[in-house]
Formats: sequence, C-alpha cells, structure tokens
Amino acid sequence: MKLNEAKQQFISSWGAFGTHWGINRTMAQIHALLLISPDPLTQDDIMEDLNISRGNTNMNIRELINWGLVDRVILPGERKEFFTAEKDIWKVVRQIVKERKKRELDPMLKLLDQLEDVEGDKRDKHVKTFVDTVSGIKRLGLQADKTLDIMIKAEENWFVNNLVKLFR
Amino acid sequence: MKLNEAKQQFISSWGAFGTHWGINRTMAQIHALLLISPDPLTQDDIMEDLNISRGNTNMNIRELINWGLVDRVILPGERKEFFTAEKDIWKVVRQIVKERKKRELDPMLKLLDQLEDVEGDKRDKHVKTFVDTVSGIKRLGLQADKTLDIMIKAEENWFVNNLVKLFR
DNA sequence: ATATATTTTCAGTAATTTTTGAAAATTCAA
DNA sequence: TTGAATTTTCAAAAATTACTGAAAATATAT
Repeated sequence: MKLNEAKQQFISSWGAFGTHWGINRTMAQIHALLLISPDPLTQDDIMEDLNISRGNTNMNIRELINWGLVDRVILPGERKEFFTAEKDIWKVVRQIVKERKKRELDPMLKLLDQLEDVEGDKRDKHVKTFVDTVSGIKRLGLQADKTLDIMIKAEENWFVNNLVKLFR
Repeated sequence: MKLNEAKQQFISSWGAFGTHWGINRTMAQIHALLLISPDPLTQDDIMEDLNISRGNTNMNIRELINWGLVDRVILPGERKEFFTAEKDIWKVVRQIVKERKKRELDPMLKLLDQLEDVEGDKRDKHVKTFVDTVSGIKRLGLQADKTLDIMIKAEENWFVNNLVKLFR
C-alpha cells in the first residue's frame, strides 16, 4: 500500500472509531492526522488535508487542546500557529483515561452516592432492587476509580510487564 | 430522596452517560429501567415508563438482546413477552467489554496490520512517523486485547482482589 | 379457520449534532 | 497607530441519528 493511501485509511478509520466512543469524527481525524505528521501543522494545512472549513478546524483543534492531546507550537519567525500531537501512545491513552475519569466517572460516583440513600423500606422489593443495583454499580465504580488512578500514574513498561504477567 | 425521584434520576443519568460512550440514550435508559426493576417488564411497561413509542422500544430492546444485556422471558400463562436485565454488574461489564472488543478492537487490529507494511523508505520521515505511530498503536492494542480477554474470563472477586492488591 | 393479541418493520418526521463561512476580534509588524 | 495576517465566534445550513406510528407480519386462543 502506498503511503498516501495508508494515511487516508488511517485517518478515516480513526474517525470512524471515534464516533463509536462518543468523539466526533472530525476531532478524531484531526488527531489522527497530527499523530502521523512528523512536523507540526497549521490550521490551513489541516483544513486542506481533511477538506474541512476553517471554523470546524479551529473548534476541534481547541477541543483537542482541552483534552490535552494537542499542543500549540510557536515556531520562531513564523506568523501562524502550529499544532502537534503527543506521539507516545501510552501517554495519549493515559491522558484520555484521565480526562474521561474526571468528566464522567467522578460525577457518576457522586450521583450514585446520593441515590444510594433513597428513603424507603428495604423489604419492599422495588426499594431493594434499586439500592442493590446502585450499590453494585458504585462498588465497581470505586474499584475502577482506584485502578485507573494507578494506571494514570504508571509507566508503560511497568504496566505492560506487571499487568500482563499477572494476568497470564 | 423518594424512590420514584431516585429512579427517574438514575434512568436519565444512565441515558446521558450512554451518549458519551456511543450508546443511544433510549437504549441506555431501557437498560437502566430493567436494571432497577425487580420483575421482568413488558414492552408496554417500558413504553409507558419512559414515554417512548412502540417501535422505538422494540428496536432498542432487540439491540439490548443482541448485546447480551437483556433476555426475553416467557411467563407461563402470559400472552405477552417479558424482558429482564442481568443484574450482576460485573457480568454486565464483562459482556460489554466482550462485545466492544469483538466489534471494535479486533477489526482495528486487523486494519493496523495492513497499514503497518506500507511501502516506502523508512528514512523518509513521513514514512517513519506513520509506521512508528501505527506500530505503537498496534502494540498497545495487542496488549489491551490480551488483558481484556483475561478480564472477560475472570471472576469478580478474583479480579478485584488480585488487581487491586497488585496496584496498591 | 377465524378472530384477536402481540410483535416487527420501516417510510416519513423530528431532534440532535456537526459543519460552514463570513463577520468580529485579536495579534503583530512596521 | 494603522493595516494586513491570523484566529475566533456563532447564526444558519447540512448531515446524521433517533423516533414515531401505522401497516404488515406473526403468534395464540377459541
């Protein structure tokens, strides 16, 4: 396969995967493009490569920066801003985990705490099933919380070596 | 908080969380409703509880069945079909992991395999960055694949006890 | 067999999300 | 300062995704 074809494939598939994970196609595609670009790109480079509008490009780059996946780079002597993505995939994954944990898991645990002490008689099966379900989810959520925290701090080698050995 | 209010909260939040993970709101809400229902429900029960149409209900129940999260139940003497959700959250999580792995991770690994042997000179930095990125993702993907396979087979206690002890 | 209850399908509609593009704001060099 | 280059914003349009409801198909009881 030629490089250009492969690049197209990669970008388009990365975009499709993104949509299965609640990430919009364009944001995922911009990320993909930057991942495989050896040098930083400008907004215009990205617009042209992906055939998208300036506004769209701008918004999604900003969002990627918020997620901590892309950095603004100022090149001396250049007027335009450049953008670059972290290339170390393990760092990327940890960053995504960190953000999603903060944005989703933490609030969910807070909610479950409130729901857990619903008033009512636990001998009522409706109350019982509700409380048991909520408690079960919370228990697993707390577990995940701990595990992910450690994962966020871990080095890849540490993770790979230890976790995989343990699980084997 | 009263039970009914708590139920509403739970269902609506579960739906919102779903949308962040590429699952449609209604499907997640039906799942939530069944999770907290002590007894199996009919399509009509679900329609009424969630205020959604028959068609919508039917399609999303079917989808939940495809995901292995909901079962059809025939109650003796009853004409209508009933539906029930697996209540053991650990089983639910394993089932979701299993399905998403099959639907997403496996195809992605297949694609990466193809992209990895793009033709071209690795001294060209464009080729090099592309291949390095793809290889890096593949390496992590294979790792995840192994880990998730073991997780799918694991008992909750086994998982919780061992993993958490290891990570502590 | 026939009638009735129940489930499934799917074309059309509605809601939501994403994208565009032009105007406004900002930055920077001279 | 001024003005050109660049970035940002956001209302309107387009695209995508989800939902409805009625008709068709299927199942069950008499």
